[in-house]
Amino acid sequence: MIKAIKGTKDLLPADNPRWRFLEETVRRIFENFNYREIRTPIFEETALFARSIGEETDIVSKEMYTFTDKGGTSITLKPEMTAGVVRAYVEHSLGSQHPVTKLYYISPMFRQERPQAGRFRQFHQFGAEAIGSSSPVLDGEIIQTAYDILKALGLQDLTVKINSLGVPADRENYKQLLRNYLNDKKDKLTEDSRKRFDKNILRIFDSKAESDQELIKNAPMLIDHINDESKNDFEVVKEYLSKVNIPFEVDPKLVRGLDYYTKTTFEIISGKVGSQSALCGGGRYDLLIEQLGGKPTPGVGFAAGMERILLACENENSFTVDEPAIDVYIIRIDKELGLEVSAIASQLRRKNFTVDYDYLQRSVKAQMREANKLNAKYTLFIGGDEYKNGMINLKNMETGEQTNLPINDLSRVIDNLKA
RNA sequence: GUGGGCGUAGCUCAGUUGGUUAGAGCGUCUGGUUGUGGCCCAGAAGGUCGUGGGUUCAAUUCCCAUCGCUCACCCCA
Repeated sequence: MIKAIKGTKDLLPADNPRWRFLEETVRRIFENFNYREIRTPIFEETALFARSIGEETDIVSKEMYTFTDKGGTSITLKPEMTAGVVRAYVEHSLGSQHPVTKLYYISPMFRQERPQAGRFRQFHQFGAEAIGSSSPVLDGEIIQTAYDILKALGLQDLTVKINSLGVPADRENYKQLLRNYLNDKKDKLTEDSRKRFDKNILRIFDSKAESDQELIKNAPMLIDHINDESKNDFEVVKEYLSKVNIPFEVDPKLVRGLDYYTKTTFEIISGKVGSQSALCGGGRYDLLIEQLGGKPTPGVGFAAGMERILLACENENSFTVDEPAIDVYIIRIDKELGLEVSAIASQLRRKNFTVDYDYLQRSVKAQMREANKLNAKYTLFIGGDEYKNGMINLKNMETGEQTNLPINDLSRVIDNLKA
């Protein structure tokens, strides 16, 4: 039997009401903040991701779905959205229409990793990018959209973590400080962290090993070595969050993995989703657009993992959706009625009612059981003496009340349904 | 890439110190009289016991391999 590819999932009819609720919430809140939707292709030239996310990152170096198409171009299924959005922003000169462009998206992403709780090979993110202003107010606003969406979904167990990475020069100076600090402790680090020491020393802060955490406990922190502008901006972000009643923690150890971040970074984590606890993450990327061939333009954004969010919602039982129900189930009493049932169903469907009926010539009892399973609000009995006399019978499934109505005047049936 | 756990009916799971026709609950279907649901009752369908090999008179059970799922590490949403 052929099964879905590892790390991919079918979203079955029973799953989709929850997904739709999530998507509707996302759209509503982004649009309240005047973000407009952007959809970019599912794949891009590989070079786009290599140049933006960074060659040395795990995403680019080992997690991308990359193949060569028949024209010999290296293509990659998008592992994240910022690169594609920025590419589209530059390609279509969106910045020439409004000085600040606020975009949101909902889209599948692809990364070839080992799946685990809250991690998939095809997964879905929503997110936003606000391009064209370096104002830290936008950093705050971006964090607020993410937070407000999670809150609107009913989530409680949330922690907002923020940090500032400063400008690239700050980071380079700081890395040297950290190397000096850790140099004589290097052999006490775990093997993974010794690799980080050489490759990307900041990531030692991400280590989950207690021994590593102990070693870096008293290390110098990047937040203490950023320039004045970054410091001031960070203060504004904190003020903004306080003004809009978003509780947050400054986490100097929050160093995010993608190369393009500058200044503000943030994450919102849940205590309810297992080890992969980040529901969303993002930050400012003031140099990325220039790097991708645009005019120097600052930007800030985030991405949120929808599977993780829904997992958190399930585990917190944070919202419920209505059970699916239909308006009318038509019961065929006589088997020889032919297409009469279909004709009546058709009239009601064209009046915008949700209508279904039996296709298997089953007994009235079986049809009623089906109507009940479908949560039909009404059943319509067609056949027998009534039908010969031009009448049909409408039954309210909740009250059990039944009414005879003339078949050639379906508008009366419709009036009854609307009542 | 590394490590742990688990693979028995559509789903959730029993079971076997190796021994006849492999079970339950839920779900599905049919029925409980002439044309009416939910509750209840009766019956039925549905299983290569993940796959391949080995040990044995005999394997769902023991051993090996393999595939799949899952959780964790790495990293990230």
